[in-house]
Order: sequence, then C-alpha cells, then structure tokens
Amino acid sequence: MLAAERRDHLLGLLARDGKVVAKDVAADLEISEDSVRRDLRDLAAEGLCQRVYGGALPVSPAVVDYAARQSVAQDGKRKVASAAAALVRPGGTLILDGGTTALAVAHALPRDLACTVITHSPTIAAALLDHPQAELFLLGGRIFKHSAVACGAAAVEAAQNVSADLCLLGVTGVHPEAGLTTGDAEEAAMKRALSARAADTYILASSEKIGTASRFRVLPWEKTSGLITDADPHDAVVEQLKALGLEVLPAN
Amino acid sequence: MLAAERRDHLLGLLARDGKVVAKDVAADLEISEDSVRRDLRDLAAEGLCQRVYGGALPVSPAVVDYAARQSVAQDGKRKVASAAAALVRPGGTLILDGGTTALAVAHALPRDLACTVITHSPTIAAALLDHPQAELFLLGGRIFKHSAVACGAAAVEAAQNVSADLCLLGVTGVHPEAGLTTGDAEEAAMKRALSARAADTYILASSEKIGTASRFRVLPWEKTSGLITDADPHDAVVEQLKALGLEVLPAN
DNA sequence: ACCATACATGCAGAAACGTGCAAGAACAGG
DNA sequence: CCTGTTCTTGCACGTTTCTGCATGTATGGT
Repeated sequence: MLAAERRDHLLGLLARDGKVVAKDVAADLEISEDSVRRDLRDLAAEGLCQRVYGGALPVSPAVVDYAARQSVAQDGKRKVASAAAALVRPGGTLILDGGTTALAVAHALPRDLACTVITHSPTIAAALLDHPQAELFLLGGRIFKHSAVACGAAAVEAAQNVSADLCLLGVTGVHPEAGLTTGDAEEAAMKRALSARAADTYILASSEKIGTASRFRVLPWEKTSGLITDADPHDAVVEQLKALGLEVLPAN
Repeated sequence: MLAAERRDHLLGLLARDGKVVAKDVAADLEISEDSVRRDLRDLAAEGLCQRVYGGALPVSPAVVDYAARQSVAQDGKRKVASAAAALVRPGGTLILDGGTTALAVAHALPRDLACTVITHSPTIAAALLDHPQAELFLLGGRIFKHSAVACGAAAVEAAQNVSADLCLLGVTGVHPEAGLTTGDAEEAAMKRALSARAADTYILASSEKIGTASRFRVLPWEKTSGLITDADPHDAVVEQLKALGLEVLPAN
C-alpha cells in the first residue's frame, strides 16, 4: 500500500465515519500505529483533519454537522448499513435494493472492495460509480418516482437474468404477523423478484421499522435468511421474530 | 514493448486499480523501474496522473469533477443543452444519452414538462427524478465506469424494446472526415443502438468538440438529423459540415 | 495519585528517488 | 550503404524519504 493511498484511505474514513481511530486503522491495514499517526499529523498540518487523542476528526464543520445529523436521525440506518456491508465478501455478487437504507449500504461498502453489485436503483448505481473495483449491473425498467427504482414487467424480466450470493432488501414494515411489508405493490413484486435471484436474502430494518406494517406483503419469513437491525435484541417484537426462527443480526 | 504502449498500460492500470506501484509494474513488464518512473513522471507532467512515493495515483476524481464543472465548456454545454431541450415536445418521447452534456439537457428540461425520457445513464435518471410529469425508463446493463452508462449486450438488447421521437446523443469528436466519434467502442455501439430506435437523432456538440476526432466512429452523417452546437456558424469546420448536407442548429 | 494508553522524538535499515553516463536502437542525411 | 545525431534504456551512485522500533513524555481514566 502506497503512503499516499493510505492518506486517501484516512480521508475516506473521515468522510464516511466522521472519525478515525489510529489503532483500528493500523490493525486494519496491518501497518504500525506510528505510520497512521504520522499520516494524521501530516493531514492535520495541511488542515485536512483535526487531530485528537486517539485518532482524528474531520475539520469541516459542515461535515461534522452532517455527521451529527446522520448520527441523530439516521444513526440507525448507518449502523444497519455497516453491518450489512460486512456481509459482502470480496469477489461476491450482491443484489442491492433501492431506498435510503440501501443507499447507506452503498456508502458503507469499502471503496476498494472488488465485488459485483446488481441494482435497480439509479441512485445506488450513481453512488457506486466511485468504487473502482466494483462491477456494476443496472436492472432497467420503468422508474417509479415514489422510490426512485426500476419496477414493472421489464425490470422483473431483467432480474430473471442475474444471480447473486446475497440480496439486501429494504422494507418499510417488519411485523411478526404482517410479515415484511412495503407501501407499493409493484415495489413488493420487484423485491420478491430480486430476492428469488440470490442464495441469501437479508432484510435491512432500522429500529423504527420494527413492529410496523405497510399495505403490501413482500416476502414470507421462510424466504429470508435473516434480519439486520439496530433494534434492542431484547425488544419484545425482536424476541417474537427470533421465536419464529428468524436469524437476527445486531447492528451496532 | 513500445514506450507509448507502456504509457497506455499505466493509464489502464490507473483506471482499473486506482493506483500504480512502480516496482510491481517493472517486474510485471520486465523493464527497469527507472523506465516506469520516467513514464510516470511524464504522465504526471501532462496532468494525467498524480505522482506519489512508490508509484502514482489517478488524478483525484474530485479534482476532475471540479475541473469538469469549472471547465470553459460549461457555458457552451448549457447553451447546447437549452437548444436541445427546446426540441422536446410535450407528450413526446426522448432517448437521452449519458455524459455531461446530456446531463445538462436533463437539467434544462422544464420541470413540468410531460414527456417520456429513456436513458441508459443512472446519473441522468437520478437527475430527472424531480420532474414529476416526466415518465422515466431506464435501460439496464453493465455499467461502464468510464462514462457511467449502461453498455454492452444487455443494454443494447434492452434498447431494442423502446422507440422514441427524438434521440439526443453526446459525442467526443465531430470531424468532417472522421465523422462522429467517441473514445470507447462499447459506448459507440450503444449510441448506435439508441439512435436506431428514434425517428430523429440530434448530436450534442459544444464548440470544443468541433473539428476533433476520437478513436471510434459512432454514426455516419446520413443517420443523423442534425447537430446542435454553440460554435460560430461561420466557423470553417461548421461550414464544411453544412456543405455535407448536415443541419446545424445554433445554440445561443 | 496511579496506571494504561497514546504520543513525540530519535535512530537505523530499507526502499524509492534523481542524476549522470554509456550502450544500443532508430533515424536522417550524405 | 555509411555516418553522425538523437532518443531511449538500463545501470551506478549518492541522496532523500519512508517505516518500524525504542525511548521517554504526555494524557485521560479510575
């Protein structure tokens, strides 16, 4: 790994996570903490980050505000996204749904991860353009403005021609009785079509989705491999879901 | 191995891997590290890469984007885009290419225009999401990072299933003898496929494209309805194009 | 106040770098 | 066809830069 590459990596971590912990990065990249510290010192000297005990923080107040807003309103989504991104294996193929949580997954994917991402969301595709190692495959079709994804017959048909290891689906409701639900019938059908093309399907559900239900059923529990949520593992609804035999992956 | 070949190889590695390590390339191509370093130094001097200790990195995408947005052509692209947007009739169907000029067209479309837009660019699609009256149809396929559009067999096949009144194509070169050209063979094929599905095809060419040529031919003049450009109507090259029978729409 | 951790500094080995030089290839002109 | 010139390439050498370790200091938590 080139020194300059490390610096970019650090800046990327700052932008994505809003912080850098020297020790973690050193362990992650398998270099000495000294090097990380030296890099952070240099970056701070250039005004690109703010050095703090243990690591560094972004310098831009705007970024901090953004990170703060994310951490308040969408901290759950970010946690879920990180946990979901960890499921993606290098060289693997991922079907990624549309929606804000899935977009967070796209942002949480390591920038240098070599994998194939299949999506029906132009937004997700655009977000992954700067992942040089990621192969992108776009499923076309009529765009539903409501959720900004390709749906309908053409999109479902396009989905028939792909296969993947993993499918990450966002839903708007996760309820023990109503199951996995979303607000639009076309979207629900599309999600089913995507799920059917992957060996494993995991559901992305930040805590506010747990215990709620929307109008249209997406999938029965049996068709899913698990649920990724930041909700309290001892939450009553979560316990119920576990009792149904659902694997619940905690996101923290 | 020719020197120019080496340079291409290095640029290819930069685009594919996002970095070049001098030592590795030297070992790989069985040439001295000195030669690699010399090449990298030359490329850096031309602004085609960023020299760092140990190798080289691509010019920062942020810088490229910034430069692209700031570029002298911005004004020209906006003019061309406005003129092109005026060709779109309410209720009509438009096939819109990818690229920065086409993106400018997307932004130039009246927000309340009721039309159908077909595109193979996730970026264009994302830009049109806030046009409530516009029907959007996305052509899927493998995404080519270079220009951020869907290309290849699947995309061409998807294009076979649509028809439109108008197709607006961006190109990188407009030359009286070389014709309409672009820098990638797959892209050229995709542009041909798009053009074939529309009754009329107009070429978007801001003035800096006029008189230049790239590697791959897109279309012969006969297959195009006209050229939209902000170049001086009395420019020598423009006059030549008119003499070939091409309709030239001025953009001001 | 104490301890663990993070930090800065100095140092040494290793790696990368730039420069000058010479051998060889490509080329133009006679 | 020969010769002189120019360009490229690889090597050698001295210099700079990077990196990890060791040492001593500073910081934050308990």
